Amino acid sequence: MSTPPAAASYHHGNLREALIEAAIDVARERGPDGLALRDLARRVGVSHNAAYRHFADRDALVDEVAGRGLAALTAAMQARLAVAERVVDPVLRARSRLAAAGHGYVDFALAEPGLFKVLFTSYPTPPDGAVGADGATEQDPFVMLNACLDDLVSVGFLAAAARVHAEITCWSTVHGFAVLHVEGPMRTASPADREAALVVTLTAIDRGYAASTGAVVAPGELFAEA
Amino acid sequence: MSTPPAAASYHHGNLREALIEAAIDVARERGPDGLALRDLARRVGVSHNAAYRHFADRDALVDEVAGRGLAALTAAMQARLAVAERVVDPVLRARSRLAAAGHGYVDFALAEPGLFKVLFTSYPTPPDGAVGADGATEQDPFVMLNACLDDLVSVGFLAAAARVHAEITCWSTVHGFAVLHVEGPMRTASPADREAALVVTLTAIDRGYAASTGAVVAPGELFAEA
DNA sequence: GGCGGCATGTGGGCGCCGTCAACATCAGGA
DNA sequence: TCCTGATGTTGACGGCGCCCACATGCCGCC
Repeated sequence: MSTPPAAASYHHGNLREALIEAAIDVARERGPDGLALRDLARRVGVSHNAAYRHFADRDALVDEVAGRGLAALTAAMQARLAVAERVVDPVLRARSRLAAAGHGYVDFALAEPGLFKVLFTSYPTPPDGAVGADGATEQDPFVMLNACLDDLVSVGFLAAAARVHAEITCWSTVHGFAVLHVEGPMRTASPADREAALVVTLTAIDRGYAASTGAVVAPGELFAEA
Repeated sequence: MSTPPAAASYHHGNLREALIEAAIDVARERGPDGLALRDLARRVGVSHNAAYRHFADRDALVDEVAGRGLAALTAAMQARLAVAERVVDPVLRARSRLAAAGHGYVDFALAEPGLFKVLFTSYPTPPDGAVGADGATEQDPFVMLNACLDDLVSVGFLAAAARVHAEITCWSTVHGFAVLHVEGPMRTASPADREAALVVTLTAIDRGYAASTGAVVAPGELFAEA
């Protein structure tokens, strides 16, 4: 649909991209288990095995979809972060950014459960992947989270001692929330309950970190401008 | 191996249980995707399709394995809880019990990654499942968690207002930690880092809840007798 | 004691799947 | 111009879940 200028017969012209796009469609509505090379080939109007000219095996295609999913997740987080950026008070802004990052993460998982599941069938190990080929720092959920936490230390809200392994704690909480609600036991919860529980959870993280420096937090201020 | 007194030929005699045991073995070493009815039938020495006399379809078998896995998870949590029970001070005991429950949860996930994954392909929705057929309260990770949290309120460590949705927060954190380390991006972390991060994470939850009542916590006391 | 019914196990088949091997088609450079 | 490499096709193999018809043997009932 996008740009098929070349193809008419034998050689498709843009098969690789066409397969990826079809795969994304399928992944969105059926998740990772619904991805089948033969099915995708059929959808694109090409014979089975054609895909093997562009992907070593099924996993390679799934990895590609996961990559696109990661970009979408990053975008969702950045959208929420942009809003939090407008808070004027530096401390409240830093706190809001952490909450926003988590909120965006869960938003994406609930809005795109299929892609979210695919994403975590082949997620890059975090210590790498944070730096692009040219050495520039890429935007990636893990580096965004770390930036938020470093910020919280800078503004004096999070004690340096409590910074250790805080990425793991935050990521665990938010990821667990997403998994439990997307494919886990909480998948039947109502959207209202879900949102309320998420606010409670993000607030709990905030309050816990406030305690690390004895910072005073007012109830409700974190989600005042949600 | 266990009790095959009957069988020699045509009728196996104990096929259902044999299939489940074989399925558990496979699940432990290959996870849910490694479970195939035909393969299991082959292992048990019976023809394909025989399994259909005991299970409606593949999912039914997986559900059965998930049930056994849930029992094992519950046992792992109870083992840790029993240790925490020995703490004399009531407040510290209640806090230790919550941490122990989480610790047991993660222990199980890391010790039995295959079963853990199977478990969450068909986990019962929590509001149900907490009460057995005879009306007695069953032991179940979710009810254990709720009991721990109620305890924390009783001893005055957790504010009643902060009790709302606290199950979700705690479960999310611990489940996310487990998932990230079992099959997620943190799967390559060293056992030492893992354990250190887990202690930090469980401590963070404790400190956050202490803040809800202004309770004073001493560093290190939670994991003194781990 | 014989017999019939029902639970249990067998064998074959269908349409999926991923993957390998051999062959067909086409575009672009020597 | 032709040939070479990239790309797409056809065919096959084994494995899967599941449906069918058929075989076997245990049980209770007359």
